[in-house]
Amino acid sequence: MPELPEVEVTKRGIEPFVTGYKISQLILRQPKLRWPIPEKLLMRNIQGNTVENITRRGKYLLFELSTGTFAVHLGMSGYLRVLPEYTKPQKHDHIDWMFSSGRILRLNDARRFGAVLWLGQDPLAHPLLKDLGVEPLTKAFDAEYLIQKAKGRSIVVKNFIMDQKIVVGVGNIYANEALFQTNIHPLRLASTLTQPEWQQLSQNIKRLLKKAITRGGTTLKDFSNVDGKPGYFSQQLLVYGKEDTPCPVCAAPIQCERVGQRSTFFCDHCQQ
DNA sequence: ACTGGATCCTGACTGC
DNA sequence: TGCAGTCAGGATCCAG
Repeated sequence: MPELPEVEVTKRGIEPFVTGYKISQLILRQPKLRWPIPEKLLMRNIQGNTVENITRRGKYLLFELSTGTFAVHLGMSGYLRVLPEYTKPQKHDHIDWMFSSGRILRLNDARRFGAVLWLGQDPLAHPLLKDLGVEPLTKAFDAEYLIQKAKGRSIVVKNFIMDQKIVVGVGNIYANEALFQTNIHPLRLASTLTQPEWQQLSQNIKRLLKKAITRGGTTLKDFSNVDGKPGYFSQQLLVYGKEDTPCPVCAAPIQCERVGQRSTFFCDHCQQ
């Protein structure tokens, strides 16, 4: 589920209930996520300590304590909610961070592709974070950077912009949408894009991500919704999931192909 | 060093 | 209604 906007919206949604509050207890029901949760390490370093800050790096949420930082990655199906004390856990509610305020931060992840990691004192030096690419919403993400990174490579542009070592946070949906908006065919080799094309593509990615964050921001209250998942986004998608429907620009049917084992939607008339 | 394919897991959906 | 098959918004690991 979560690409960068959903992670950012989660961060903003839980922040008021988490930052400045002490974690009194950690409850672990399912230690087997993508990697086994380091239970003892987490217990020792988390319990009794206050969350000083929450930040985001790519799709990782970083919780800073005086003892170090732990990270949560939501994988494909994970989500966090803030719930009242004594709320009964439901299926796939794997971890509770109990706060001395009485609230619970709870992780649910049906597919268990998510992760909870202890990163210690230097979180960005962790093997899983140290090689991450630029943040798409910063100035560093521009045409010149992309040209440099694509030089000499034979990867198709869609896989290139989904590579977290190039740029973080762009998942399958936003990759499809951004390429459509830029009239670039997903199977083009990244090394063949021109400076103006990279310029437009990077700008469109920024715009899409920002818009999705803004939209998600209107449903923040849902992070303390006991019944279901957070509402995230009511996003309007132009091509993702629209196989055989008319292209919103030229009315040709939208195509779907597997690219890098991911469904890839495009208009082969508009996108060259 | 790069690239593509297999892989972890459960749930939702489709078609018979 | 049941059952098998397919697919899912991530990203690492491994072989070539």
